[in-house]
Amino acid sequence: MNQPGESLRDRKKRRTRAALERATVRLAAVKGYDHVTVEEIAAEADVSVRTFFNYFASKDEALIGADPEVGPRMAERVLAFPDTVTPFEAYRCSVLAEITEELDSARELWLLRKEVLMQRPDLLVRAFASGAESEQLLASAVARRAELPEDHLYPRLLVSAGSVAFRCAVTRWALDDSLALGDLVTEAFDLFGAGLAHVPHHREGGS
Amino acid sequence: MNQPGESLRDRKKRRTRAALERATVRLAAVKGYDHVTVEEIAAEADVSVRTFFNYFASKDEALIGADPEVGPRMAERVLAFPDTVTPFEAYRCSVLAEITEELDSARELWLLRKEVLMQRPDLLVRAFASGAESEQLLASAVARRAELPEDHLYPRLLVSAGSVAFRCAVTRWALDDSLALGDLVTEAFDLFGAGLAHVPHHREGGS
DNA sequence: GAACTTTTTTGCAGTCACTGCAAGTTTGCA
DNA sequence: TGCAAACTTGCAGTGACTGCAAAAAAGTTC
Repeated sequence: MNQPGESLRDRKKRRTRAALERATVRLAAVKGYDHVTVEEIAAEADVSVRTFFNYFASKDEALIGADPEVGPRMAERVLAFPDTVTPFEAYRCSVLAEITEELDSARELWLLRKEVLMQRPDLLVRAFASGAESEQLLASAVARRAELPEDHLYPRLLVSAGSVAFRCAVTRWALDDSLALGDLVTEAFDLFGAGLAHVPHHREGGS
Repeated sequence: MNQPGESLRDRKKRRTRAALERATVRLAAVKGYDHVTVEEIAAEADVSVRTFFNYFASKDEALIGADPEVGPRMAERVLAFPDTVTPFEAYRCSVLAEITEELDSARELWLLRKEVLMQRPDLLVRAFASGAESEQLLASAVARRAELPEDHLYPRLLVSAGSVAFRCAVTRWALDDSLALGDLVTEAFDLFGAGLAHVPHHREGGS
């Protein structure tokens, strides 16, 4: 009775995880991140505190909704592009795909998250720190595509640049969400792609 | 009796801070970061636990030796370069100056830190998160130099890229310290400067 | 050097994140 | 129905971190 890919158990776990994530973000947006206790979060999601920690290693992780599947999924995506695509493009597309997918499936959640991150930008950085092994995984994938040794700087730099692009885009998006997050990320990637050595033109009125 | 720039008090504070930093790094290198308690650190530095927290907001900060003066100092440096220097170069030089200065004055400490960060790369990321206001300050300085509005992506991206360059350089340095840290940072900046769109050549034997 | 102000240190009590362990409960499967 | 594996929970404990108010320096003034 386990064909449809999702057992009762799996569905329940998914729901619990989502409930915890949602509760964390909602409460943090309303009361301020550090005025929210894990106890409250667990209560809102209708589970015990201990269960909260079965799902997330920390409050930070819950806020950002750290998903262990993201890393592997993106690595797979990066490697799936045909060889004619540069590592840079492959990676950029993977990031964008992930973001738009995420945003499509949980836009309201991200709007709340935005509120929180507006008040505490450091949380975004901290949250990305936990994804260290994911970064390692992605860097390996990029290295393979770029035909560079594992320990070369380029893959790490590119992957980290992706994080930065995302982070900065979110920060800017938080100040003014008339721009689409995806566009901001794209713009950031463009700057990284073209090189930071020269200052970009400042288009009045545009971004 | 307060002319020579440093009163007894100032000297003592400096020494205490250094002792705490040193104790944190040393113990972490020996016993592993999370097997070290603040109590032990304080004991080794011969102060109370409460005093530890008067100097550092967290254990993380003590490990990295977060210095509140670095941000302002670098911002000043960035602005001090003549107008003929590009923002990119100004920033790159400021970062390098800071690093070599730091390394010259406390090389052994950094060698110990390396040990710790080798085992827990995420700590470096986390530590940089606390420097969020510093990043803001630096971004403003860069924006001014680049004649871009405060909220443009470029300054934030450049400053964050600097953090990344440093982080990745340290990570790589930790694996093989036959290369000078400064050279690795320079290499990273070069890649960012030239643009990540194209894959760099892989020089056999070289870096 | 005594009296006074300002800074720094300290102890203490308390909150909260997070962990391991040993039940208890639920779900999957035969 | 009955067993095994997966999930949840409570509990006890550790340790980071904070606010507060008193003790101890250090700097200043006469």
